[in-house]
Amino acid sequence: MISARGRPRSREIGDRIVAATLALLAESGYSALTLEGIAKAAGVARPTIYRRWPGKAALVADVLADSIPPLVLPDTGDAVGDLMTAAVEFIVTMSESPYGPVAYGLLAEAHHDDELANHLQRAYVAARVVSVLGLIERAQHAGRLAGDIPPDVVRDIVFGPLIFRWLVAGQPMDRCNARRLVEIAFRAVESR
Amino acid sequence: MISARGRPRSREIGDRIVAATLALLAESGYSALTLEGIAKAAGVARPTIYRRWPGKAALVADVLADSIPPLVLPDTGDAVGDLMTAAVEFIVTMSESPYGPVAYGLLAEAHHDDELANHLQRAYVAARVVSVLGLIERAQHAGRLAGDIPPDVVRDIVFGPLIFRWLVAGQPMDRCNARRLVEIAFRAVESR
Amino acid sequence: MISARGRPRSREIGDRIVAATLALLAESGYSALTLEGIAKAAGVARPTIYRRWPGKAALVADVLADSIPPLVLPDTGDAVGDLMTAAVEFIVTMSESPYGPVAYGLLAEAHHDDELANHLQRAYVAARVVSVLGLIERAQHAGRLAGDIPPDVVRDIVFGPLIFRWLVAGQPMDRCNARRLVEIAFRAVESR
Amino acid sequence: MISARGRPRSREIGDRIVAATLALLAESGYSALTLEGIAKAAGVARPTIYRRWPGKAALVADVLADSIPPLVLPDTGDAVGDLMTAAVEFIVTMSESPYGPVAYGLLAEAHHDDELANHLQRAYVAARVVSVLGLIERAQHAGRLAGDIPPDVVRDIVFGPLIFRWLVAGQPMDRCNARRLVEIAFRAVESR
DNA sequence: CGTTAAACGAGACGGTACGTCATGTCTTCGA
DNA sequence: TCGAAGACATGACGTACCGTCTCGTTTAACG
Repeated sequence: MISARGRPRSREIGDRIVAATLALLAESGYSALTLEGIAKAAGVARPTIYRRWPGKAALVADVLADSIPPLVLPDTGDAVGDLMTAAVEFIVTMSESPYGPVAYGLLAEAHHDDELANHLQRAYVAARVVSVLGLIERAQHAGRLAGDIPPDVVRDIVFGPLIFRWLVAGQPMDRCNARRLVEIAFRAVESR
Repeated sequence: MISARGRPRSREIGDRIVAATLALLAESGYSALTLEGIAKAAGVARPTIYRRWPGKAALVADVLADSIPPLVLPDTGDAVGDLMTAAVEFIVTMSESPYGPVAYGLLAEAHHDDELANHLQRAYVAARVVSVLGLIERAQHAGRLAGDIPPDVVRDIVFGPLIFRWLVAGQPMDRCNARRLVEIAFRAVESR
Repeated sequence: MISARGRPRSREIGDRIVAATLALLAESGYSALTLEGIAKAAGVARPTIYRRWPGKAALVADVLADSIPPLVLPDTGDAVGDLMTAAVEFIVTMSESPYGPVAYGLLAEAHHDDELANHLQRAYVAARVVSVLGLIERAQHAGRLAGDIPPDVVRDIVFGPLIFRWLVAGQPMDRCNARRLVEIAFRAVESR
Repeated sequence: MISARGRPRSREIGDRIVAATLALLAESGYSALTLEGIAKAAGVARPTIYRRWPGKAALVADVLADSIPPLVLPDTGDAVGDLMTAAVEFIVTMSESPYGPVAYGLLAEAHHDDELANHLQRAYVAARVVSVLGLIERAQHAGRLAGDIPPDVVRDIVFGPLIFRWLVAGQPMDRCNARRLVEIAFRAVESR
């Protein structure tokens, strides 16, 4: 077993780094983010950050995973209602959070950076995707969703328009708009 | 009339810059892109680039606008079929092109950079969005799409899932997968 | 004979270049001087300057030669008095002119730049040195200066301390201080 | 006492910068000198130089102060002889060194650049001037020099002609010529 | 309770790129 | 042909971060 010799890492310092990263990220976005700036804002030496993360992308990936709230998956028994609520809450949270665009910027970068892609996949995407697929399957078993559509396609149909409207079309997503969009999207996957 | 005084800019040099930018972009993505590198690859001096574009973001925005093919909008008389074809061709082109992720990375950055946002809006988004809305309206008038759904919502329903599946879920979009997804999405907006 | 074909050079433009050079030289010195700045200040295009002078050093050498007043050599019959007056007037003029230090900076540079050295020698130094040597010889013939000291040594003895005090020691040279210094220096070369 | 925090500066690197500066200075003079070139020659990154000196002028001022030998002030008991020797050795050293003209170029520039003036004054001039004034005073007390001439004037009388002959008149100063010139200059300040 | 090994701050260092400026040459147009 | 205007390759400027590396100091856990 590995005995933890020497001075252990201070949890508080890690927290300060994360907090500073979030603050700067919200202020000016990913590409303007600097480890130098984070270090200064956190009152920490630069090598201390490198001791914990291999670089900017990994740091941000972790920070986002910690800070962007996971999908809230209610469980009222009404699987379809739960799914709609989850989708609406998801996009509202995203669009209110300063970190949403950052996450999507990273996803785009990830297409050119395998290491980053893995990091994101592991720390961020996985947790959110798996859980929603479970919910979708429950809704299908309850007979409320067309059973011949694979769960991941349902996911795309439900979440895709929301993301698109917010990220690409640049329209604000309040709870009301989001719900209307979700309701229309749902028509595609309802059993009939 | 304004007489063009002084030595005129060489068109060929501009072309070389654009070509080099595209090549490097495809190779290693936006964040690894360097004006220094572009200049070297184009056999051009760095100040020559700055004379034409104010910076990396603006250059890339222009280059993408020039290089990513605009929406192909067929006109066979079958407005719904045309819309589906346009959507499928769009996502296939995107996912085959090395520049797709770059464009979406920029869209995300634009949320923190108003200047970039304007550039992109003007040079890239506008042309693509307006034309597809016209097509959607024609389909609605033809009675094939539900008339009570605003055209921009139709756009989100049709394009959103494609983008999501490709960019977020990271799944390859061949013509066949794309068509299936579009067909399902269309159920949400068909008149019934 | 050379027939002057094409549009003749404008004398006025040359004058404007010289004037602008002098002004900028006085303001900020030689090393901060730019052809770009001169062109702008003179309302002239840069290539127009290059058509007349090969570069900054040559331009400045010419300008100084034109602008720093030549040695004033009075001729009252009293050769020794004339020499003293000439020396005093010389250093006072130098130290009051903004161009004095520039000239000495160039002299120093000339030790590493033969072309500049020739330019300066021809345009600036020669005229001043030769005339004073003549004056010294007259004083020697009049029996007022020791005859066994070569004229150029007399020149060094008389002018050297003035230059040194002003340039190296950085002391202001008003007419009164200068005269005192000259009088003492003269003791070295007077006949006794 | 101030504890030296952080990684200490490497003495060896500083030495390499100074050496490279000297070499390039001797080769091509001050105005052709480039921090870029120094960095390359020293095998050092450019920012490393800026960490130690604010710019080219300051670097060169320091380098000269370190490298141009200070006045050698012999002390044989014969104050006048010592002064003459010091003057001769000084100008011979200067005229043999490649850095002499550089120093005088800087002195001229300093008239337009207060910061440089201070640097030079502090690092270069001060040490040399003060010591020679002491020697002059001793010679005056020994009754060998006219007591009614301020020491700084004696300095100007003795050193001025040497500098002038070498820098302005451009004549080589071997030990023999220098001594002859000094002997004549001394006549001006000897007690009689 | 002292050892000891790692964490930590500070900051130097070789790099790389930035965005700007000036150079000297060139092309184009109008006078 | 001159002159203005300005493009262009070149190359240096001074600055900002990068990721790595010494340092001296602090802090626990272990022996």
